[in-house]
Amino acid sequence: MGKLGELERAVMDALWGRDSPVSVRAVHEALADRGLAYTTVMTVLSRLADKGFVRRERDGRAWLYAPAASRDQYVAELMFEALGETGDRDGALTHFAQAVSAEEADVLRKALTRKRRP
Amino acid sequence: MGKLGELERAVMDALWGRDSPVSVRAVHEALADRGLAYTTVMTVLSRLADKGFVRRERDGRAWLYAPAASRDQYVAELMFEALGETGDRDGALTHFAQAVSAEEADVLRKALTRKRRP
DNA sequence: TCGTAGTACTACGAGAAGTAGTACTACACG
DNA sequence: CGTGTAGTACTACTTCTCGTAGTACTACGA
Repeated sequence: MGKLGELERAVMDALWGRDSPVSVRAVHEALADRGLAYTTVMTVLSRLADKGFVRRERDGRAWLYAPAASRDQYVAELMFEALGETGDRDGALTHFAQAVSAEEADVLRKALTRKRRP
Repeated sequence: MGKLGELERAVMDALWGRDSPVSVRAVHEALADRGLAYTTVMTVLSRLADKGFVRRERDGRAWLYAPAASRDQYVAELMFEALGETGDRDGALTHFAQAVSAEEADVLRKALTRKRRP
């Protein structure tokens, strides 16, 4: 999995905000405040498809785009990539765990508990 | 905090491998297998300093470089950046916790436990 | 005083990402 | 049945970052 640029992320956000595949036009409208050309959005979506971030299916002559992974999956993926940058994963994990907020620590604890007792 | 390129990461690794500030020359030698020009290493270290990844102090006419943060801190930072990409941090954290290996889950649990009882 | 280690500054090429134009296609409607 | 239009595919330009390195200047030590 690669990195996303700023606009690419915005486009992914637009996709993650919907629960069904959307047209280029829909994304273009979702990003209307940026004043982008329609073709710009199309290009970005194409590139995202090339990189495997989105899947697309035909709808007549148009394409409909949907995220290939959930936002959670994507973020977790990024976190694992970060972890992969060190030889000492345990050290980094420990550091991370110590640094999260109390609330987030609770979230982590709960998830970890559920994990052990399925 | 930004991202690091491949060589930049290698240089950081060289720095993290030492516990005291090192000269350009030392880094250059540590990366000898790459056959880089001395000035290349210098440039990279300069850029890392600009980006705030390393600190430097004078040693006569030479500079000595040291990491601005530990590798653990850096990785944890990256993980937080990843988390920052979503509105639903809890969801991402949960997803992450479910996805780590059993061993790493233990590491996390322990760190989280220590966290509550300082 | 002169060689050398070291720095500062500059530069260039490649690749990614932002941005968009142009040319082609196929469907709907008159 | 012809034509406008939505939509696509292809191409292109620009900016930025990173890898890479050369050149010119400086200061210390022998």
